[in-house]
Amino acid sequence: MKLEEAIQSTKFKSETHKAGLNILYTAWWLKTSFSQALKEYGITHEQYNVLRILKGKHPEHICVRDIACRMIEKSSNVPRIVDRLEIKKLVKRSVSSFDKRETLIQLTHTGLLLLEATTKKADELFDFQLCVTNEEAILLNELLEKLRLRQV
Amino acid sequence: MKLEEAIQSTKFKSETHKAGLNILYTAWWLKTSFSQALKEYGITHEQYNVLRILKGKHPEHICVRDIACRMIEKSSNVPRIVDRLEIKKLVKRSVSSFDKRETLIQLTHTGLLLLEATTKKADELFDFQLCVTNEEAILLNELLEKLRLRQV
DNA sequence: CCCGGATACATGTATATACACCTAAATAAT
DNA sequence: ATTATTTAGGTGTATATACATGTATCCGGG
Repeated sequence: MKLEEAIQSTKFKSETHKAGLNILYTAWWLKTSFSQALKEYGITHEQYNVLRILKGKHPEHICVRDIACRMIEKSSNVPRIVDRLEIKKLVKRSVSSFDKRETLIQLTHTGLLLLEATTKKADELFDFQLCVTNEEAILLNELLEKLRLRQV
Repeated sequence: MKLEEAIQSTKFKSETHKAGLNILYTAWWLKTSFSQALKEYGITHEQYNVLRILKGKHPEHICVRDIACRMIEKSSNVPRIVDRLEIKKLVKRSVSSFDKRETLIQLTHTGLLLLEATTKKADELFDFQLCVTNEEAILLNELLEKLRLRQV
């Protein structure tokens, strides 16, 4: 669907302005179908993001701060996402012996199994849902990274 | 900042997969600085989105359902966003005489003034923040719309 | 060693998101 | 006309986001 139909608006201040809205809308669209796909596994996309980060280090631990700086949405409140994963027994918390302020998080066996199933599902969704060729994806990545040049 | 630095990850399943994450990250980045810019006016970006939609019809009214379908993030809970705008006296609610189920929303004078100031600020932010040329923006819009072809 | 500041995480509050459910009103079916 | 269904919007709950504050720990300067 064209952006114009999606948000029922036809006039944009500029193509750049439209691109900003288009990115916001596309992200919402992608997150929505992603969350939908994860629903049958009982986790949210933020919880999935945390599990993926833990997998990258598994079977080692990783502290809350390091999870936070690897999240796609940085301002997510990692301690509380970990709370919910812990309740579901997908991760374990422990206190670091090097630095007692640090809480170390580790995937459980259950967490690892769930992650394998959800990763398969998530990858399929991305492959199916995103209708661009490899060349177009490369171009899109370049454009997005140029667009983000101005760090504030 | 490159995506690899932003989420401290170097391996992606494919360029398309990376593009998906890049879109999600870029949207977060944009929303964050946008919300930051709106803070001094005391409104959130969702509230701003609703005010913009109302402006499009001003001085006419518009019902909650029509606001919802024009929102960038469709699943936003419009009645509650309107609640908060009403408390700040930026909008007025009234019951439709055609269909008593409908609640009509209208910008107040205060709302219109606030919107003018915030729109100026928001437009400046977009112009400053998004580092792409007009041609690149056109290309980006085409790529995003192709990417979203698969409606689910 | 002690103290002041910094750091890591937890927690509290307001708002937003996602989704289920409820009520009132409109509309369709009988 | 009466009933059933649909529609509009409000409300409740769980989770997430954004940000301020609290608490324990670490670390550097004296």
